[in-house]
Amino acid sequence: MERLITLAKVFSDKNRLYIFAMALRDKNLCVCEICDTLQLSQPLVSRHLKQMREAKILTSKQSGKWVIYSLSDEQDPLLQCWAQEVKKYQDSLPKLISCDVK
Amino acid sequence: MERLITLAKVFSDKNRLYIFAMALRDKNLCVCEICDTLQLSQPLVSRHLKQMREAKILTSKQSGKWVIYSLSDEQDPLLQCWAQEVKKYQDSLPKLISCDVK
DNA sequence: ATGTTATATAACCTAATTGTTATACAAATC
DNA sequence: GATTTGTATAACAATTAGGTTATATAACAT
Repeated sequence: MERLITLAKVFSDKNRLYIFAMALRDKNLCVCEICDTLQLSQPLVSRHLKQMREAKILTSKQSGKWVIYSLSDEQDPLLQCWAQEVKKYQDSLPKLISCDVK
Repeated sequence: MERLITLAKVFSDKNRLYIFAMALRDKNLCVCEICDTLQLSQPLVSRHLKQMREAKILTSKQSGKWVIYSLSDEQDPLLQCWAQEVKKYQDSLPKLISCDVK
């Protein structure tokens, strides 16, 4: 049951839901894009991302000086279900503010 | 998105997940049955139940001096999905300690 | 009416969570 | 190698959440 609790905890925060929604829509995200798009401080985003990595919702890879986050390939049925639900709200997501260089 | 957050918050606690699992399995529960079965204090259970009522996961009706809790008829897709997942853990649920009188 | 049983609420304490600011680290550029 | 840029971590304050004990309420029984 731990897995269920972990997922519920991740999704019990608005900002993490937004980050999840962004990952569903925009596929590959660097941290600063998330900060800029959602207007959140970098350390806050960084901590949310850590939590989502640990829950195996996202994975990250270094790319030059950027760290790119994307959906993990985890095929958890509950995760799929959340993905479906969250997608319904993508219209209300602010459009991606991409970082120049990448 | 508020609905999603509300559901996630409810399911982010082990005891509430257990209560949900009990409601899925045992259909009609009085508060003292939940307390006895899960070995939780009555005020604690009462507060969890309140939260689950407010989230429209459970409904309650008075029946004599008991209050009977059961699943709401809410047809939320996310709720259905949680139900499916939680059912997988019903083997590990303690068996119901029913109250005598009812 | 009084007492009893089942549930709800209040007040309180502690632990966990969110957000902030300051700092560390790591890759890239000069 | 010093500086800049992107990200992570640490330390802290404020808020929220879980659990306890004590008390209130509501239905029933005597």
